[in-house]
Amino acid sequence: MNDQFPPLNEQMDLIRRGTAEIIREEDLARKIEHSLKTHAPLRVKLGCDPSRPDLHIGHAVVLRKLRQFQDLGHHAVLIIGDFTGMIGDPSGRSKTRPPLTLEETRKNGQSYFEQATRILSTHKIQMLYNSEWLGTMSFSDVIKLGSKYTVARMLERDDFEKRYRAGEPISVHELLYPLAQAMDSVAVRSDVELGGTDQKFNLLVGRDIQREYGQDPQITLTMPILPGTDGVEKMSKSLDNYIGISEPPQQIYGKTLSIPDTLIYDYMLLATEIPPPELAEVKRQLESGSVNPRDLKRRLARTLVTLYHDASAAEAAEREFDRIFKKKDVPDEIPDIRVTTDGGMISIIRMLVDAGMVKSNGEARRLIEQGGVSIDGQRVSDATANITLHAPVVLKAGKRQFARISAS
RNA sequence: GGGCAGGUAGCGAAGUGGUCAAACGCAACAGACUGUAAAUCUGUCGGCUCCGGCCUUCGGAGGUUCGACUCCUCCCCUGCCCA
Repeated sequence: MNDQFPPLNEQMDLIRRGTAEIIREEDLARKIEHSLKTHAPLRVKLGCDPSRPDLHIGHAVVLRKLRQFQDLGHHAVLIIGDFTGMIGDPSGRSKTRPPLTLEETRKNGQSYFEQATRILSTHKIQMLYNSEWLGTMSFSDVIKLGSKYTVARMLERDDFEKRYRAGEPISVHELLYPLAQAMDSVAVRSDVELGGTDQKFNLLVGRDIQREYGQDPQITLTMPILPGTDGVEKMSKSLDNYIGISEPPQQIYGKTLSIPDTLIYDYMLLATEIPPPELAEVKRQLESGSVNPRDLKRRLARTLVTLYHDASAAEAAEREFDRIFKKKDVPDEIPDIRVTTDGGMISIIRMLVDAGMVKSNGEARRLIEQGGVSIDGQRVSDATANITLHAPVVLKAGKRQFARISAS
């Protein structure tokens, strides 16, 4: 990369691709023009939550956008929210998040950075911890900051408003979070802040607070939220509807094929780099029904594996997938688990429990009675069965749990 | 500080002295059908079980009772209204 920036229109086109909203486009154009004139890159900020260090392709939507800014010659500023992480984000109060120690947030931050740079360029990037400036604010600094915003405006935020109306608790410090995030923008003098559409409010507060501190307000650029593989909730690890960017090819491929058809286009648009003309073609195919959606989904799955691994891994994943699910074969690599037997014999229930495939005897019994368990391809329907373990056997529980079991 | 309403399984929500491991809905899981899609149908969905039952649960701790999720006392938590 050099400091040759592409012309304005070219930049705007790329930036606009897949975005939900840019506030405001004219200002962005102005900032880019200024950057062209002064040969100074824009500072593009992205806040990261270090409490969940495993990135999935939902996070990647925004990271990918940030990468595009880098490709255009701009400067990425990653902010690890270690300060907020130490306090513990209260959203979803029932499951009090255990506050992280400084050490943990640093470790997670490092891990975040490593994963993020699978997408981001390691040039033109800067990583900062927000404890650096938030941690040194005094109480009077905080009060001063608080005086710059009103409760009514804070309660405009969608989720606050809903919770307030529903009679659910909102702690005072939660109201401070948007301000803390806004201070990040002030601290790094961001020109643009990226985030999901759910971050819109916070990003906008950043504009207001920057203005209060005499800065040119940042552009806020929001990206659509990628739905999870269930097609209902947003992608998240805790809902287990995610595709992790560090997952093995098999996992990425398989999980992709399990998404509902209605998500194919969104995933292609937001999670891949399939060029716009091809996207349009896919959209047409989906709408007209001229192509079996399954084939488009397979293509999507290959594309995703290629993105995070490579083309040959994608091919291998597809072959393996077909082998397992079309021919109902056993995967290549399955965990080897040793269980203790009683003279070479073990009850099927204990085998399932000991192998960690079910949580309790009752669950094992249920699974067996419902026909979800097989050994070496033979369904086991008798929950009282005893298995002789002379040689290793392949145990299958439910749709996709496999293990090779042998006596220890 | 006062008044009122609440806290039930992952979530939502019934139950108001025994027939309650707790209706119902959602989510989840398994099976059938498929394309590891959707929809649909069937079943399961606290733990243990010699399948007859046994054990641990309804914010927490005590108490009344033959018997409590249901009644009483204290405590904790949440919301609303008043101050």
